[in-house]
Amino acid sequence: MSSTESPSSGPSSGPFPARPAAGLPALRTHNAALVLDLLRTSGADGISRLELAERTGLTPQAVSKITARLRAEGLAAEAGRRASTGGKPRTVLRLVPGAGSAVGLHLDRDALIAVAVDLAGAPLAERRAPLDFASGAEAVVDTAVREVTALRTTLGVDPLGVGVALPGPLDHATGLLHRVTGFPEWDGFALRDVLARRLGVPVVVDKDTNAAALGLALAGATASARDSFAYLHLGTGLGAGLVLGGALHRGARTGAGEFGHQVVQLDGPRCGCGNRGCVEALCLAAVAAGAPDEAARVLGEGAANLVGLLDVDLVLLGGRTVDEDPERYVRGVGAVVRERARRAGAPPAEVRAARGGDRAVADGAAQLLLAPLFGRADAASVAHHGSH
Amino acid sequence: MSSTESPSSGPSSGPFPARPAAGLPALRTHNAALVLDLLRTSGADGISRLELAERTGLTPQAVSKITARLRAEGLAAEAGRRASTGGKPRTVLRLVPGAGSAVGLHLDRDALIAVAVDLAGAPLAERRAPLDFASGAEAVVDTAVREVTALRTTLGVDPLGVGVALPGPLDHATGLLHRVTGFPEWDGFALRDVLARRLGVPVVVDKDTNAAALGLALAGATASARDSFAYLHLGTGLGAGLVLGGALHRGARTGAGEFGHQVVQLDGPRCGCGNRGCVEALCLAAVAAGAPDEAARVLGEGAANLVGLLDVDLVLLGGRTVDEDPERYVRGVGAVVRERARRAGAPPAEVRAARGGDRAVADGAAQLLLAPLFGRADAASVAHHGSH
DNA sequence: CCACTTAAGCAACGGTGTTGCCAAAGTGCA
DNA sequence: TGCACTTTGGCAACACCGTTGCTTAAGTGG
Repeated sequence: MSSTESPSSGPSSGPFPARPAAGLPALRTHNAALVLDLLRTSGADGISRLELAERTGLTPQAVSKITARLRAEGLAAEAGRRASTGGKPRTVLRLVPGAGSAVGLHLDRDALIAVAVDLAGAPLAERRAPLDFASGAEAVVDTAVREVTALRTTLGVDPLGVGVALPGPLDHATGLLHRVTGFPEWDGFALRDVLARRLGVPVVVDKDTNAAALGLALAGATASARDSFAYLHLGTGLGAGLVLGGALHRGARTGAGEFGHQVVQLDGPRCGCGNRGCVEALCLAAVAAGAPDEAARVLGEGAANLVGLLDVDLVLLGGRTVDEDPERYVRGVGAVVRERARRAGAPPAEVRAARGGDRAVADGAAQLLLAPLFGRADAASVAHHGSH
Repeated sequence: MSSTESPSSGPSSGPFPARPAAGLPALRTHNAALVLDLLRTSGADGISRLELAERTGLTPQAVSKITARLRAEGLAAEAGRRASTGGKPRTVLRLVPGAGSAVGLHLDRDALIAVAVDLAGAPLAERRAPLDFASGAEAVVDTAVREVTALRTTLGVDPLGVGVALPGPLDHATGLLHRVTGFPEWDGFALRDVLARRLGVPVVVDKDTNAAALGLALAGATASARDSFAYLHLGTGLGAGLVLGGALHRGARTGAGEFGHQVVQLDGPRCGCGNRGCVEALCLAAVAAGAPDEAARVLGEGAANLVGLLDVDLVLLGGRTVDEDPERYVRGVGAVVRERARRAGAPPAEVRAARGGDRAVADGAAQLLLAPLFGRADAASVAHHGSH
């Protein structure tokens, strides 16, 4: 039983402004997020004030003011100095990872993974439990609440919130589930608000592929500063997460990334969805037939379609099937993508295996809460539930 | 011969900041653009200060200040009053369309269309001329300069700039052309900077499909406030323009929208590009064979792929072939899109014919200059050339 | 030891949207 | 006709943003 009364209301659901106006507070938040993001990506190495100024375009003085605020809030700290270049040496600033944490919850058809991560995205704790979507919403929510609560007690401090990632079609903005494939009784379930009420912390829900892509977008920042890429997930199904211009692209109704049922063979074999010639059907059939190279080729054609349409320059492959033989899929998909790019006269997109293993989705789910801190997403569609 | 010396330099090409920091001027511009956009979309009806405040989220007082500035600059004006609701009646504000103008230039393989439009996008003048890409860059540029200059003299006032739209692959950010299909000598031509130098006004270049999509995004605002849609252009080729989240999606290298060479039939008939089973090849073959319904079906499968991947809720069809029998294509494509959406359990995207006829691209090209005023695009990738 | 260089903070400033208050301009009822 | 009331919109003071000019801190090198 919760001590609060209002069922939960998104921050902006009324006669919404087409595009939001900005005031001084928005400006302040924006620039602080910018600085915080640079602190995050520079990791343990840290970054100096002047470097921050160069990278953001802000005045050194402005950076000083902003970092002073961040230090006062405990989000940043000084950490040594750089070698002098003939004058006063630069002071190195670092993100304080322990200043906050978030929980990521991956609800899969048969298993649950709950993780806690710090501000830097580093793992703090993890729990796993079996799950059965068919047992209904109540049972699944009970399990989720139990695992998250256990995670929170081992954690000691309250997390910023809980990010939940799961397969089916759902609406990120409202937190409602739609017809989760194969489980019609989930249709219309207000997962976000129910969890927010029972857990007493902010909750965000998103598709599993979106969460994974977001996680990769933030984790990979150190390695490749690419701001657009596609994550293709090949497991029991085939889906995609799209990061365009540094932000997750969810589409009008969080439906973006329906990659599996792209038709790549007109009048081809019937797919479970009713279409003919879906990539997913062809791909999974090839895998089942023990022809992974053919599966990779088919996936490659789908990937090349996507690359051409969106002009992303990086494709990341993941999911159980890929993880069994990453090199083969990277090679097979890469070959098709490169060949198609060559024919189009365009520079080829890079194809790589996504890292993260089976924690990738849960880690990404946690980032649903952290990303707004770093200005990587709009903070909308978070269900708050005042509890203190 | 130009009186200026520096060849032209984009405003931000150096060691660029990952994401730009914002200051007070940026804030001011942002909010002014917001207000200006609402003035534009409300057209001749006008809009009151309090309505602007509600729609933007700004305080009425802030709106008063902003509109006062806009009126001082001649961009807005008072235009009558509304009926009273028991108190002082609201004063209606209107955009002053004549306060500025822009030129749009559509360079097609065999023809040139140059248009001048006012701030509201309404046509002011138009010129047409034959063109031949094969005659080389110099000749084409000469023709373009001649027609634009003629347009400017009939116009009387200096336009804000010239937007140029043309088919081939090109880079919007640098203004360089790449290997324009069939005309290798255009590869690497700095069209934007050459035109900016010869015309003495800011110039932007973009793909024809992108320009058309941008034009539709701004023109259609009155009818449907959809902020994401895809424009599919079926003419001598097949291409797409994508508007995602209110902004044109160009991709990493302005390559986005390569829709024609999406493979929808693995190992299908060979396309001119070298792939097998491209939508474009199948579609054009069906058209040539006198089977427009089959062409519409193929196009529909491609469109449904796109809708599923990006979750846009509107598809606009245009181009010479579509314009010959719009209803047939809208019906055929719509049928496939609706059926595929039904199977996926998603609300179907709407399919409509794009308006604008053969002026659509030129009108959209002009919007490349106007859109930044209304906050609809980043003002980057404009080649200025100080001339006064 | 001192001149020089580089980093970072203090203080004043211009300019943003916001708040509190008041004038202007209508309606509606006595 | 007069007066109370409602609603609009501007004026003035304000808090707070990043910026500018200058000073102080903290090093190197001759």
